[in-house]
Amino acid sequence: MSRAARLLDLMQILRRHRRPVSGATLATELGISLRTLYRDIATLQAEGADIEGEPGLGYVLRPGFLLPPLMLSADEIEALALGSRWVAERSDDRLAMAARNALAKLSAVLPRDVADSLDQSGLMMAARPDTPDVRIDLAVVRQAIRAEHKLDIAYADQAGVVTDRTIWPLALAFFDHVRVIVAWCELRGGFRHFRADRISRIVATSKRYPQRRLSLLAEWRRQEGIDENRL
Amino acid sequence: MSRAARLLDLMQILRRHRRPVSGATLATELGISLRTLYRDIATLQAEGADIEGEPGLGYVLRPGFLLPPLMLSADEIEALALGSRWVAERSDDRLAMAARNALAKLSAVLPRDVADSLDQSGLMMAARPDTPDVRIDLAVVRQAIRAEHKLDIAYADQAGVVTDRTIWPLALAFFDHVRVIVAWCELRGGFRHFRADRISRIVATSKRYPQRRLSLLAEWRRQEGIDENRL
DNA sequence: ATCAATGCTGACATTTTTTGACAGTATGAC
DNA sequence: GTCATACTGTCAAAAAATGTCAGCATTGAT
Repeated sequence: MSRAARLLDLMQILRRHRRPVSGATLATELGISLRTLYRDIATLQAEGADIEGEPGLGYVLRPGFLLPPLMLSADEIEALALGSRWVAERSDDRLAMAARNALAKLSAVLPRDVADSLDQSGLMMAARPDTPDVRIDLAVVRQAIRAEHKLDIAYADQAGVVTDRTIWPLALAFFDHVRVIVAWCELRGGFRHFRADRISRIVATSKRYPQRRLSLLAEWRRQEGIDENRL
Repeated sequence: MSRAARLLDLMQILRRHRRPVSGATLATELGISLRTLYRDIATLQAEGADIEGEPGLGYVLRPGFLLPPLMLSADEIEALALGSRWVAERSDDRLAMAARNALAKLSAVLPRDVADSLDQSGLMMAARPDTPDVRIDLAVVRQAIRAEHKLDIAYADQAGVVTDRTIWPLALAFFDHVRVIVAWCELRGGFRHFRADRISRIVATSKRYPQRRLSLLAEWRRQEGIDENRL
């Protein structure tokens, strides 16, 4: 059996057992050595499988590696399909691909007839209007937002004056024509909004910023007077 | 990338495409040679994946493969969250509610940390811009599209002249500021586009229109020269 | 009938990965 | 401490994966 096949088997075995299983048991069941089993577990974990191993006990798979079956109403399906179409048309390539992938995954866990209506939904999104060129990779921004990492950017203000800044990115806001990064700016010592099309250079740092994103965002909302109750 | 990871990727790519995809395309996307792709396909088929290859066409994955898709990635979660926010801000109340409900259902089947990032995603949608008032209930239109039912409407054209028409609604298209119903118009005997804000009265009938929506839509696309390959 | 696009197979040298064996360390329960 | 277990490092042998090349087969279009 090829290793790839064995890894799938291992997943199945782990899904079967609710109690911890010892590595030795798994190794025997798969017909491999204990050392190889440890390597297989490590590989699955690297793929994102939530396998927990405790010395003296064994392994358990915490749910969440595979997507469970799901049921959605017709309206809900259409809402997701339409939203994803917006993302596919109006955001950057990478997020567009993610939207397609998400729908494909969902459609695989929905009952057949419901899944079909994902494709066939009668809600269409107009093609993207002209938007200023964004020269930076927004995936870097999204990643930094998730990780609460600082970013170094070169930003041209309205007058065209370029400054180098270190910012703490809090959110990425989508308007009809522009995308704006909401951030704390170290240079100015305050919240600032940066249009993505005016950023000429961006460098991800691995430095975490010293406060929690959600509380900074709440503070920003307070200052801007923005209603909390967004979806 | 390890082979095991690549095989999962391949499954996902196949899930994403509903039309046949050529082996060459898949190989390029995965960064491997065509020969290796054929081997990968063979491996997946040996595992039980229902992949069909037709000479001259390409590959399609028939649904129902036992291996459910992997959990949604961070990007996919953000894409869904952002898309749903768009729907919540920019569509009508009922669809907005459906978007929220869909996210809630998803949230319920996702592991805790992933579910949290649905809410806390740093992607925000700007509030709805000024749009002409839509006086009709778009839920009626969506329902008619799904059921392939005729609608009776009172429509004011650009000059303000109101006509009563019976239409076969095919799709509802979302532009930045207006929503347009794509339909076959019985009065004119052709495809017409109706801005939702110019419809003053709408009545759902329970009469089914005499052709299939998807084939009418394909014909409309052909006439309008619209690319088939929208999400 | 021909052609182009595509699926599919075999062979083989090369490269990469996988594997088991052995020797350790670490951790938590008792 | 002892035990059961998880984990890691190293290394050489074995196995698998890979790309290239050379071909055949099937389908649909012209």
